[in-house]
Amino acid sequence: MAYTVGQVAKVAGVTVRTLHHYDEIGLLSPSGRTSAGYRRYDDADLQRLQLVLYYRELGFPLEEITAIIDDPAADPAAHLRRQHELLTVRLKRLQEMVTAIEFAMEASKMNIQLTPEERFEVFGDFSPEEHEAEAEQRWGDTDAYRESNRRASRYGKDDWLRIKAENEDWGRRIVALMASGASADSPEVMELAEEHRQLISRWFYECSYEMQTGLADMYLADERFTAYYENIAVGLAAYLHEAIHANAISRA
Amino acid sequence: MAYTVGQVAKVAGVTVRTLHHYDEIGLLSPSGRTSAGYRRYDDADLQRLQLVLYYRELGFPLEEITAIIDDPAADPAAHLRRQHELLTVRLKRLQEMVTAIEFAMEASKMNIQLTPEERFEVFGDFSPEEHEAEAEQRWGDTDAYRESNRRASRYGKDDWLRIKAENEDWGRRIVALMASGASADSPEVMELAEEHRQLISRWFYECSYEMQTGLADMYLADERFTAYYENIAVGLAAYLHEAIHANAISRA
DNA sequence: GTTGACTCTCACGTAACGGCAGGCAGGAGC
DNA sequence: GCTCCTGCCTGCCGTTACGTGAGAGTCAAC
Repeated sequence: MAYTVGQVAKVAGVTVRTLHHYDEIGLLSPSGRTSAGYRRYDDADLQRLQLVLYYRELGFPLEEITAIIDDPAADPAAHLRRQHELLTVRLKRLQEMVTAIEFAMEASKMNIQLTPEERFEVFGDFSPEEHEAEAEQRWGDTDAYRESNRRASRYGKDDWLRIKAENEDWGRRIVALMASGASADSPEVMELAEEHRQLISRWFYECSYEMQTGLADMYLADERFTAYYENIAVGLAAYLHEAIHANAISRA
Repeated sequence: MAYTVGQVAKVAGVTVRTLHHYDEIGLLSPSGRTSAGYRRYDDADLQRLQLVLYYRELGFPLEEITAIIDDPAADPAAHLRRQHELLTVRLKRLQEMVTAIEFAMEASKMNIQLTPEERFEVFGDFSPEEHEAEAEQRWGDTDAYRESNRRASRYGKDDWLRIKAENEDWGRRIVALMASGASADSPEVMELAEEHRQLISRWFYECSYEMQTGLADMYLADERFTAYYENIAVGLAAYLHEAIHANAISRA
């Protein structure tokens, strides 16, 4: 029924130092001490620790946790609501960043130059109406910028060569199929859509069907990506778009 | 073409102190100084800052950012890949936490007691196989635990009364409809499903159709929630489940 | 020539601990 | 009774990425 710091630390998955800290700041003081000064935690202390860890995990600062737990009049539902909002915002932010990274990786793969606005847009710290015009000049198409961008989109030499080879091989095959008149939802073409996905997964990131269809949409929506594929063969962007969607549906 | 700290701070959305700090640690030193010692940033500095902020936003520590930016041999694609993985993990974690909070809020709304395992399961710091048996005892159904839980699920008095009233009113109406033999996908019943969603949105959190169908599934999957509705009227849990799904589909 | 806004360099403060040092405490084995 | 080992104690400094002044110099305007 009574536990030492070490025991508590072990079962709660925290360090002894953390418990010392919580004692120091008065967040969780053990209910007693031995004659030698050893901290003694009882069940009630453990329950309080449970609460503390719960709120901590939810992102509350320790001081606020103290207030929440010690104030019997506080409304826990309000805290949950607030925390739910915070989490939702953070979640949305993260999702945007994941999308932005996927976008950047695709662009990097195809050697497409991102505009500075695109690089910045993921963290919307800017007030566009105030700086838009200036920004154009400031971040504009200087040679230095282009050079830095070129360097930034450079791959490890060996990997790059292999990626390029695989990609071109894949490109030749899908162009051939398109030229042969195979419909975009035919098994052979869908198989190449699947290969496209696996190519991304192998070299860049785990690409789900959902993510791949997102990319396919982007290939049509963003003219630079469209141009990349149209440059390989006229109509390829739309063809690939359809094939990816067909493949995703058939695998679902 | 040359900017002072204040100007850079303003356009980049950071504080002057931050720029000072970046100068101190050598992450971003302005290309020049005026005779009076004022920092002078040029376009190249701004571009470097842009990169810094980009990586910072992606969660890299400043020291690592220095290494990334200063090492021309580094593979930026590898960093992007790594960061994509990190973000994906964080995203998943956040999603779990949001789900856990929604679960907790629903439970709190219905005065359902969460088991300690459920409270803890969102942060999996425990090795269950080692402590499961002990945990049972330690966190078990003591009166103190129940009492603390009761207090933790208490609402602000006025709000609580209104929520309860609205909820019971809604309950009476759906029970009446079910008793009248109205099918779960009839317009009237779906309207009540819609009201259920709005009730949650108004008092707890913005509840999308997707989230509501998730709740509906839980009402059937978790016997404590099932019991809550079956206690109001036999068959209500399944009836509401069907109505919510029907409503969600029709609104999509 | 003076005001007010801006800048400079120390330099300490913050959150939530990590990680030492130096020194007791307590049980096991001899 | 002595030693050994492990665990516990209290300081106290270190960390990250800055915040927040203090005190002093600088710049452009009125």
